[in-house]
Formats: sequence, structure tokens, C-alpha cells
Amino acid sequence: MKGIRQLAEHLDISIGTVSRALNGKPDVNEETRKRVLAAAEQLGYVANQSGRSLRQGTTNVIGLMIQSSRETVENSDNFFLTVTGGLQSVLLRHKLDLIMLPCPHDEDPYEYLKRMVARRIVDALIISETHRVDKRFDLLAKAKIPFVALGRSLSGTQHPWADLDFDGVANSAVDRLVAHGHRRIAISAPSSDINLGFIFVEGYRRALERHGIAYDPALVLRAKSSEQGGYQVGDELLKLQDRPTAVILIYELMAIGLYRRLMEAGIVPGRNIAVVSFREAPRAKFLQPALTCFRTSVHDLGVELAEILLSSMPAYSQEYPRNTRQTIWPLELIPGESDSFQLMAAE
Amino acid sequence: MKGIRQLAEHLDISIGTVSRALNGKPDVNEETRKRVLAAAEQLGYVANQSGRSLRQGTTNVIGLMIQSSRETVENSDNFFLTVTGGLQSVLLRHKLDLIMLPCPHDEDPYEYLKRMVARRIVDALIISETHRVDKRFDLLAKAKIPFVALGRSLSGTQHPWADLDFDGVANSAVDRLVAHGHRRIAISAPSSDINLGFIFVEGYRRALERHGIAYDPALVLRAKSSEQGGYQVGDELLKLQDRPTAVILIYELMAIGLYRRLMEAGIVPGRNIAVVSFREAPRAKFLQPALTCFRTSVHDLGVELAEILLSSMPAYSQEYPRNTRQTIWPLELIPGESDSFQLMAAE
DNA sequence: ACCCGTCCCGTAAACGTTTACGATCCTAGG
DNA sequence: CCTAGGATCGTAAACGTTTACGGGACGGGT
Repeated sequence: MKGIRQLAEHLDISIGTVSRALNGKPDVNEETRKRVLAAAEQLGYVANQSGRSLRQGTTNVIGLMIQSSRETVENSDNFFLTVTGGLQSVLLRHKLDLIMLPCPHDEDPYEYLKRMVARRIVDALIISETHRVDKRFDLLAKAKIPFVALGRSLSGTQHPWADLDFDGVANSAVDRLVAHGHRRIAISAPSSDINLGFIFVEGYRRALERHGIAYDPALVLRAKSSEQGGYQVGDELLKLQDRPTAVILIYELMAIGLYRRLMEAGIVPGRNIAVVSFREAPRAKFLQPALTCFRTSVHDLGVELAEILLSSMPAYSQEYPRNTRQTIWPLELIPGESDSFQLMAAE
Repeated sequence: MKGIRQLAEHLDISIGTVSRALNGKPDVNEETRKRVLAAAEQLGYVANQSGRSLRQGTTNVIGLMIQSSRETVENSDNFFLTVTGGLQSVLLRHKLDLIMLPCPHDEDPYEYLKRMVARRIVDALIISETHRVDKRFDLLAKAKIPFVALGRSLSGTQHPWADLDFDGVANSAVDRLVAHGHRRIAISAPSSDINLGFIFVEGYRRALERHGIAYDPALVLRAKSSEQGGYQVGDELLKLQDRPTAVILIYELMAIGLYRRLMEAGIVPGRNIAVVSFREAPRAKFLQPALTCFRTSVHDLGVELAEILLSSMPAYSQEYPRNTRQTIWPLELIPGESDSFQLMAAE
């Protein structure tokens, strides 16, 4: 089966009518439509995407850009695949296909995105892993291509995004630890160039201030969000004089390495030190003592992202009305025993 | 910047010449070419992909199809992102972009692939997670679209693929364990509908036969390739009468759950039972005792896949000559202590 | 002076769709 | 019988690019 032309002459109908029949246009006899659909099915005809895109200037494809930076590769885990599931559950209802656009290691994400946008291969985009200064927002806004970011924008201008509530998590974690009597609390985070790293520490800092505890930069341990990173955090923790009695992790995978390093030094999480972590994943369940951490449904976050995106696409916006296109996604505390180690309560 | 037409009249050159200049065709003055390239760069012009594809019947995009089936989502880890890195390192040299096509949970992979093929959104495909009977091979062959599978084909006809050497791993694992005196060896594997599950157990069975050990189906423990699956394997192991003295895992993540379950029962891996696993990942390093497992460079496997694929694309085949398009990818044994538990040697 | 070849460029067709527009047929109302 | 209008369909233009083809300018060889 070559194209719509062959299908049309096989049916002895004009190609215009065939197109209208396939696309559900109103002015076509129901009986003809049935014949066309049957023939298309039988001959396995599917419209050529290039021709269609060229004509109507739309591809019906949404792109999810992911950076497989060294760091991401190590920790992204199944996060993106799970988000993808949530996205698709919404997008497919509108016959929008989702593709993933992996930015190569050695290419600048901005340049990569520019290429993809210019090629006009997708109608809209979801970008991820936003940075403190991220030129991609303005690029997309200027190109007038609808998008939503997984990760907030810190620039002044308002862009659509949804982001996990790092701020709130750091806050709650500090609150909880302080309530247990801790006052010297370390925190691990990736580079502050990455929004995640910045926001997380900001929330921590403000929470400390609220409790009247001085913010000590030495307690902010920058490390990779991997097991190795966790091990390294343990290392640095042990080297600190006046060792912290509690530590907040940004990523549960790190707990594996951290536990290991601490155990090697004879320090037992939950007994000699309190550990709280952001973002629980299934594997954290197998740590012992069980990790106290914050969790959410990543699938539902994908759904939220899709809805924000559709709401900013002219063709779908009336179906997804919103008053705000910026979502801070809440997380839920899953108590474990890793923070059972308590000091005297403050009062 | 709209299209090549605007660019052409801005330069006061015909659109044909502009196109030739941009595409590096020979019959264009070098000085004009420079002007064109400069103007394109300055105005940010990039050729519209739809127009180009429509004309030359090629998209310069390669698709990597992944199934985010429940099982895959849980264990795929960063396997696909790492493979993607290897693929891109080759494909980008030929200006071929890679996109990932995630098949939705609730859609049949075959139907999904059919849609993607018919839409003609990619020039060639990499498919993954091949099944015992996998109609996708014939679909792609019939559609004459170049492809390579990550995972072997078990049908009679010859298709291009590269696959990890499950067979060899099971073989070596059994050899090693038998040499240590074990004769009652359990194995974990996913469903035998999946090639991986089938081949792995086949290799195990043949190795046992070679050593004159009877194959006992009760020792084949089907489970998910996740921590939970590992825990479950431990459960079943404990329930077996005449408990095996050794167990072979298909996936290192499972070791986390298995260790946990065994420890709960007071059985220490490496002391009371021998554990060997397929496919090492970074996190396995943090298990204690260290897991004995087989490892390879997944990145390089991606490179191999890309080369097989290009060798079967007419436009590139002369650059990648091969006599065979089927690769069994070897793995390397990384000895740990999880299999230090030895029985009397046989002789 | 003539011809041929090379270099460069412009023209226009073609790729497969969608869709605005107009044509045809039929029915119903007068 | 005439006509308005709805239902259905055919025609052709348009989307943005690549590329086959042909033509003009120029230079060198005879």
C-alpha cells in the first residue's frame, strides 16, 4: 500500500473523499465512510506522517526531552519511564504520540533542543532537569512552541512547569529532626546549578533559620545522587568535626551507600544517627533499618504534566482549563526507623 | 524565519541553490555557499523535517522501541539510557537522530509498532525485549524497514540482532558452582515466553546435563526481576525440601531482596549458600558479601547494535561491511564472595 | 572564429496529505 | 413545475523541501 491515491482508485472514489472519510469529517456519506475504513484496514493503509504534517503544520507528536548526562544516567532509574506512563495515559486519548528525545552526553542541551524545535518534529515539548539559568525556557517561548517543564523555572518570567516539592520536603525533614532534638543536621544535594540542588538546600536553610539554628555551609555535602555518592557522603560526614547527629538525603539510592559507609565505621543508622531521605522508590524498602522518606506517585505527576501541557496548546486548551500552570507537587512522609535516633527534645 | 523561500529571497538567490548549498551538493560556488550558511545561521533557519521527509522519503531518525511493561519499568534501570548512549555515539556521526518510542502499557507492542512503521516517522528501528514468538520481526521484514533487535530471534528466519550471552552465563555459572561441589542448584528466571527467560534456563539445563546432573523443574523459580522478585525467590527457596546449596540469579537487583530474605532466615550468602548473578550494575557493589556476577559494557553493546543496524541500511551498508548480523555479546565474570560457600569437590 | 566543456545557477516538478471551493444530485416546499 | 437548500462528492491548490533538467557565462583548444 503506497498512499491515499492508490486507496482511492482501488475504491473508485476521489482522494478528497477518502481523506475526509478517514479523518471523520462530517460531509461524507456514512456508508462510504464504512467502505473506506474497511478498505484501509484491509490494505493496511495509514496516512504518511510527513505529508500530513506538511499540510497541516502539525505532527501529533509530543517530545519528552531527557538529558542522559552522566549524573542522570546513574540515578534516573525508572523515573522517566514512570512519568512517561502518566503522560501517555492522557496524551493517547487525544491521539498524541509521545516520543523521548535523549540529548547526547556531549551535546549542549540548549543546542540539541534548538535543533529539535527547528526540525519541527514535535508539536510540543516536555523538558526536564531544569537548571538555575536555563535558556531553554526562552527559546521555547520565543519559538512559540507549547511546552511544560518537569522542574521549576527560577527566572522571573512565568513559564508552565510542575516540580516536586523539594522545598517542602527539606522543610518537613528539618522540622521532624528538630522535633527529635537534633540541631546539627547535614544535608546532601547535587550542584546548586541544578534547580533541584538549589531549592532543596534553600528549603533546608530557611527551616533552620525558622528554628533559630545557624546555617553552616560545611554541612551541605554536594555529591552525586547514586550509591557511590551516598558512600561519599558517609565519608565526608565522618571527617566532619563535631559530627552531625542527623543527615538528610536527596535521593534514596544514596542511602544504600551511606548505610554501608556508616556501618563500616560502626555507626548504625537509626541508632547512632538519624537519616531521612527524599523520594522513596521500591528498593528503599529493602534497606535495614527501613528508611524514613518522602514519596509520591510519579505516574500522577506525569498526568499533571500532560494536563498542563494540553492546557497551553491552543487546540486542546478549552478541554483543560486552568487558572495556573505551575504546580508544586506534594510528597507524603513514609515513616521508617532510620530516624529513630532521638536526642533530648528541645524544650 | 519561515522557510527556505524567505531565506532565498533574503539572499536574492534561487531556492534551489540555497538548498544545494545547505546540503553540501557539489555544484555551488564556495563563496555563495558561505553566504548561505552564514545567513542560515544568523536567521536560525533549519530545514523543516516534514518537507524534507516528504520529498526524499527519509526522515534521518532512528527509533528505539521500548516496552514499559510493568516488569520492564521495575527493572530496566538505566539499561536503556546506557544503550542509547552507545547507539548515539555511532548514529550521530551520520547525522541520524535517535528517538525512543515507548510502547504504552495497555497497547499491544505489535500494534504499536505497526502504527509507528506505517506513519513513517523513522527510517529504521531498534526493537527490544524480544519474545519467544515475536511477530514484530516479520512485520518489519515485510515492511522492508531496516531494523536490529536487542534480543535474539528464535524463529527460523535470519534477522539482525545482538543479544547478551545468557546461554554462556548460565553455562559458566553452573560450571563454577559444580566445580565448587554443588549439585543441587536453583535458578531464577522470568517467564519463558520472554526470550531471556527461555534461553537462560536452556543454558542452565544443558550445563547440568553435561555434568550428569538431572534437571529438576522445581528448581526453576520464575519471578520478577526486581528486589521483590528476589525476596520471593528467597521465599520459595526456603520452602523447597532438600534445599539447594546454590542459586543463580538473572538480575543483580534481585540479590538485594534475596539477601534480605535469606538473612531473615539466618542464612548468610557466601557462608551457607552460594549466589551467582547475571548482569552486574553499580549498585551490586554495595551488597555484602560482594556479589559474584557477570558484567559487560552496555554502552558498547549499543555501539554494536548501531553498527549492525547501519550495515543493513542501504545508504550506509558499504561503510559497515559485515559477514554476520547476529552477535552474541560476551560477559565477563566478576568474582565476589557470595559464592564462597563450597561443598566437597566432586572428585 | 568556432566549438566544447565546466561551473554555476534558476525553473519546475514531485513527494502525500488536507481542505477550501464549487459542482452535482436529490428532496421538499411553494 | 420551479427553486432553495442540504447532502455528498470531485477538483485543485497548498504545505516546504529536494533534485532532474536545462541554460548562460566563460575559458581553452583547435
